[in-house]
Amino acid sequence: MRDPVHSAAVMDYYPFQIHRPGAYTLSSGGHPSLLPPLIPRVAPQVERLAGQVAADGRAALRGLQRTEEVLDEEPTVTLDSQSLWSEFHKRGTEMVITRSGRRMFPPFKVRVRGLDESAKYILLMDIVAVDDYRYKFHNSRWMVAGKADPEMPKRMYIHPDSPSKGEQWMRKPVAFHKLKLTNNILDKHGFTILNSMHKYQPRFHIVKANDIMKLPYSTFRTYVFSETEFIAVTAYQNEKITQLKIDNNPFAKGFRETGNGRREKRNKQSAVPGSADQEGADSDEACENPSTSNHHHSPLESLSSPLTLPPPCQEEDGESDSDMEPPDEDFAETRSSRADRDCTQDSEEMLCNMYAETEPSKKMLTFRTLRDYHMVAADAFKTNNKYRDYVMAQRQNLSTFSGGHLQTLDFSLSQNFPKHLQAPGLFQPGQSAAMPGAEAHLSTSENVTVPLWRFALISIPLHADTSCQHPSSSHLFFKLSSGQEPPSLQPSALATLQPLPDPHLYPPEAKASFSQSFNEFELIFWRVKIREQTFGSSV
Amino acid sequence: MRDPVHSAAVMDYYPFQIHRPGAYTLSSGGHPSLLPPLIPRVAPQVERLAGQVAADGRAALRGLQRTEEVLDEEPTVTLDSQSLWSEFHKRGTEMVITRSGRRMFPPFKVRVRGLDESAKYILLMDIVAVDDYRYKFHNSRWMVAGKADPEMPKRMYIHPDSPSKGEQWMRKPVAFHKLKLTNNILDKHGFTILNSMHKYQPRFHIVKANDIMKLPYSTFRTYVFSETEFIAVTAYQNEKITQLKIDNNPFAKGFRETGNGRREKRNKQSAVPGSADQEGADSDEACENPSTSNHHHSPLESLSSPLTLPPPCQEEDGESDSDMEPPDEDFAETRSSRADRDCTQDSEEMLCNMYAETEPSKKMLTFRTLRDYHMVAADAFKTNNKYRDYVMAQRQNLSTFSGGHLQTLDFSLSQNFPKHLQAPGLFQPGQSAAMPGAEAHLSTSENVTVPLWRFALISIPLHADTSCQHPSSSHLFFKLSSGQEPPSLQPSALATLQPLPDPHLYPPEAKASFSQSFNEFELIFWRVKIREQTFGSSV
DNA sequence: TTCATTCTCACCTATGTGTGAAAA
DNA sequence: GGTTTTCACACATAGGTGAGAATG
Repeated sequence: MRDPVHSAAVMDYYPFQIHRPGAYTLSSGGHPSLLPPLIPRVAPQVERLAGQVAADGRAALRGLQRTEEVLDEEPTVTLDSQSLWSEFHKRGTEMVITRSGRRMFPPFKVRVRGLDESAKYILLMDIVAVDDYRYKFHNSRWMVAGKADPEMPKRMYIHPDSPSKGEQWMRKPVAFHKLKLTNNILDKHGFTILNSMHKYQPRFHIVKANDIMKLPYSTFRTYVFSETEFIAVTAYQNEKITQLKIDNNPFAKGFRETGNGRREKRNKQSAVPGSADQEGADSDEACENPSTSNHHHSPLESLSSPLTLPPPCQEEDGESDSDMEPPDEDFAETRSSRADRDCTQDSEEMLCNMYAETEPSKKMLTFRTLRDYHMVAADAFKTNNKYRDYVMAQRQNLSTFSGGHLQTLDFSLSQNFPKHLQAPGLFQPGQSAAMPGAEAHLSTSENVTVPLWRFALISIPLHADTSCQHPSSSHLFFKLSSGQEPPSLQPSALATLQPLPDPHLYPPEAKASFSQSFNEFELIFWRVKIREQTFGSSV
Repeated sequence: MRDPVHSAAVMDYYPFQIHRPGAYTLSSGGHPSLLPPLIPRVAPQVERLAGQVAADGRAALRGLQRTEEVLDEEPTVTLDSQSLWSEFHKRGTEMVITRSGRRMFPPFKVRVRGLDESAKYILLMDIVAVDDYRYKFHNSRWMVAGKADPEMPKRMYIHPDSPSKGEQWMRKPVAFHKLKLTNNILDKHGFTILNSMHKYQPRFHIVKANDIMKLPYSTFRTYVFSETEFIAVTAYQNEKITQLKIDNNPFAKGFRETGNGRREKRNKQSAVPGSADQEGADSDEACENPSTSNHHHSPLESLSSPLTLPPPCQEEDGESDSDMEPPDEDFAETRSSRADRDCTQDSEEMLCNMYAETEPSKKMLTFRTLRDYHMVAADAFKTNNKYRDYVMAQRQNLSTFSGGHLQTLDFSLSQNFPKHLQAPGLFQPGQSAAMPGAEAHLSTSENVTVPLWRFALISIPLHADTSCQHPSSSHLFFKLSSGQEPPSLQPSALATLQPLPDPHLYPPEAKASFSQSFNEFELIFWRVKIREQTFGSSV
């Protein structure tokens, strides 16, 4: 049995090129590769060793050569408690999401090296959808259960110590335990909103910037540790995951076995209704000492995971995946085998190749600017009913700009902004009457009364960290130029925003228009009706 | 009964002038005044209303006029939970100090107004000795019990949200609950080290600066709320203070009365040995509802406090202060009456006058620079055995510069530095053999072997706030120019300091030399013996 | 039914209180 | 003797766990 190889694959991000074949090649193969579906458009450039001080099996990669020098002073990031993460990953990590917000376990914590000691950095984390599937746990297996539900806008969590000097970041592991997961689309804490039964990938970002306001203009170095991938759940599905959590999370100590035997309650749960299939495989030994199992892993298999490579079957039950296959404790093995068989989609296939030829554990993307970053990250920024609810939830604390001294912003570069951000469909002109409180579904093939609006831009910090009492946990209000439609903002516009004297000046009848997510702020446009105008569309 | 009048007395600080009579006068009197002994050299300049939104009795001051305009954009600071503070103050506030660190109660929390919304500020707090006395609680009274013990260097606690915009500071009260008090001179948490049975005064500072490194060059606006004065104790002395703490601190809820009657334990303690005098005054009603007592306060009396005006008697028991005087629950009353009688020292007398004519609650000092600030604050920076222990305690984490590239600092202005900082007596040339590990008391009238040293300057952040995981909680190491004696540093020298590559290069035989306290750092000089030289002094 | 979600609960960690006996 | 300090302790706050019943 062989440990998975964990080293960093450092890649440059070229937002407007899918492939850059020939320019930079991997020493062991030379194929350009793709990252998973929702982390697309990545071309490999350079690759370096990650855990130079790590003592695990990654030394096997030392012989790899590079055709290109690494970028100057490329920071090195290693995942803390990697072995624990791998334990979970082998079984298919689950993270509970609750209405009130839940921490991740294992905690997402990284060690950073190679920073400029005296330069200031902002460290961030976010969580993005891995694929476009919805999953279900059936017969002790994760299976695809249809197309993904629309994603809520994902918040970029800024580590509360940001900005700090490289020296300080490198002094001790950087923990993100204050990032909380929720399924509450009305959340007002700034938690990360996830869809239950969907697959996600945490990411870590390093930005060399001495001020949070400079984030939009800065280069993002993004690190992905594939063993931190997980499926969000409202209740644990895989009993082995539950056991791992209980055994390792200090807060769950109360559920550990009493005395020498097994805990009563946990055994009881495993005898719960459902299709009590193959409970024999769930022996104490297998669960308690997974590393002593006799399964053999091929190098490729050990590099894959049940979460990394979803099966192509999107039907509820219509796949040949044998229900009789024993519910192996090492889920990753069987899943990756299936992937080898069934992986037909391009990106997944290329991903398999990349995994076979390089190191899957850590991938780094470097974004030249926030704009580039959004080219990749904005996939989660979709227009849907949930999103509308989300926007309206934000409204509870807000009112809207009633007039006064308006200010013009520079939108000259807004065409460079991703389409998702420029005009979420919900708030397109013809649908402006479909605001909450109005009709839920308004066809565009009718006469439409379109109000004319003035717009106020309201900025909500993306992470409201009250435990550290950071003043930025409240809302900021900005005034924005008037216009008929909320314009698309680009990062440079942030610099020209001016705070309003008193947010309470906004009248309650103001309505949220649409929203954009920047690194620091969730920008929400509010509009105040000036007058109405009727357009005859088709009727 | 009349509420104490609490408004802000805003004063300019002129470090080199005791009085500036005539230039600015108080509208209600016109006498220049002094602050308490260890906050000296203050001339009143302007005075303004503090709580413009407050609804208490301070409206009585609205009619006061000023002969001088307030400084442009002078921030206004009001103390949070002021009535609770006053409850304690009337009885003589005590704060427990423990080895592991103890919070203050009531919590020191202020509301700030009048800041520039978009400018960045650093908010700080420190605690300074009020006088040069040591106290004891005898016959239910605080009495002077001799001269004060030497003070440890006081740390300037930087609010962890610093720097933040004025807008953010003004949004909600600024709490300093993470500042902890200790009597452990070896403390390595960065807590404030106090002497038990000594009197202290918390202070609040506003500095307009966008970077902590700019603190040394910035103007300090300092606010003093006299009702936050307290005596540090290792165990509560005044039972009424204990009761107030229990009744108001949520964490002490377990000690509140059970059911309808009085708590058993507390009554038991009040029947403890000692001089169980006049326990009748300790009736349930009087203790539980102090505000309903029938005592009448003269305006002057209610403005004074037992802690503000120490009795002049410095003998253990040799004063005429009648032990038969009833241990009134309203201690402040009797104490201030005594002060009126006995206050003979100039500063105290003038203080009494000032209290009679202006508002005692809030005093503000404005320091033009950190250097000026130290002219006032450095009184706590004394040379003594405790201090030596303290310095050596710091050494546990340190070693010393062994050579290499030395760097010259600019000491051209060091004569402007307060004497306390320039050469603490312990480390004067003739006493250099009296380092820890050598003789404790070395007379200067002997032959002395004086080592020649090289100096390394080591910088220790003053607040190590680990709860927020701020990276600055570790030590920083700087190299310093060599020399025979540790030079006195001035703020501008900080800018030229360069971090050393590895603190562990310092040899263990290095010795702490002396220390300076800046706003951000505790600077500790370490020396490495180069060679020795013997001086014949007088023998 | 089956699956997914929500909620209360006991049981943890972690930390802030004064007590009261013992020690210094 | 008197005074001051220390420590284990019970009891708070605050919040992080999964269990399991109830709900949809």
